[in-house]
Amino acid sequence: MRITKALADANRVRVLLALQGRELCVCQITELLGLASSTISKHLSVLHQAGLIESRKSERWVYYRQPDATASVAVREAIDWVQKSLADTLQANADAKKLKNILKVNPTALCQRQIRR
Amino acid sequence: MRITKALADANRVRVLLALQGRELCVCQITELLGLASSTISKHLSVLHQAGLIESRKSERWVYYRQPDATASVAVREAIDWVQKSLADTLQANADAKKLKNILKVNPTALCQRQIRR
DNA sequence: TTGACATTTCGCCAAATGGCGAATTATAGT
DNA sequence: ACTATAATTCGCCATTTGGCGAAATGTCAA
Repeated sequence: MRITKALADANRVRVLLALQGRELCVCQITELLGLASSTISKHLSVLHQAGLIESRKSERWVYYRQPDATASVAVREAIDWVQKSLADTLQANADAKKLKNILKVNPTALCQRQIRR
Repeated sequence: MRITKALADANRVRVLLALQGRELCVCQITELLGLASSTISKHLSVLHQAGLIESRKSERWVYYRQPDATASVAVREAIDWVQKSLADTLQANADAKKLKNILKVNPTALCQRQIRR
């Protein structure tokens, strides 16, 4: 149930879709979703507690990624389902496009840009 | 997202698990979950709008069942995931046991039993 | 057509959820 | 050490959600 509850929010699903095939630091996810970083942090915590994402700390940043192959079957299948079923929606496509631009900027510059708003 | 939101409630998941391999009328589901029938009705409506269950009216009762093969891939896979991943939990096992007893009673007697409380 | 009854809809309340900004923590550079 | 800054935690508020009982709806039987 922790998994299904985690998947019940559109913004959390957006995160899972964005993490397909790459890891992202919190400031990149924040930029993508356009929410307060405290809100992002809460969402990431919910996803993490459900086992749907893993994190890695490096230098000043925390990177999130999909769980590795040791994750439970339930988790892996849930992620597969989300990425297969919800990948081709208006929101997901817009996010994919926006993410492309975010990835062009290096994270340092990106985080500082957020401060200035 | 309508699917994931529908799956985010434990009582609705209990319904999906109970509908594995059989159809049930509302009074049987009400008996199983032990909630007010208005509450059950609302839950069934959420599941129905997500495409996760179908209904059939017969005589005085409404029967709910899993969707047939014409349902979308997303729906079918979501149901498969739930039934595979959540079937072996404390709650699900207790429900399976309780459901056995409910199925022994014929629906008419069951509904009337509910009235008397 | 009237009455009985299964289900749904409506109106309400309490609890849970998602959002923000401020305060806190942890890390890096000077 | 001090400052800057990435991320999280905390406290708060608005909205949503799940629950109930009462009223409405739809069906069947007398």
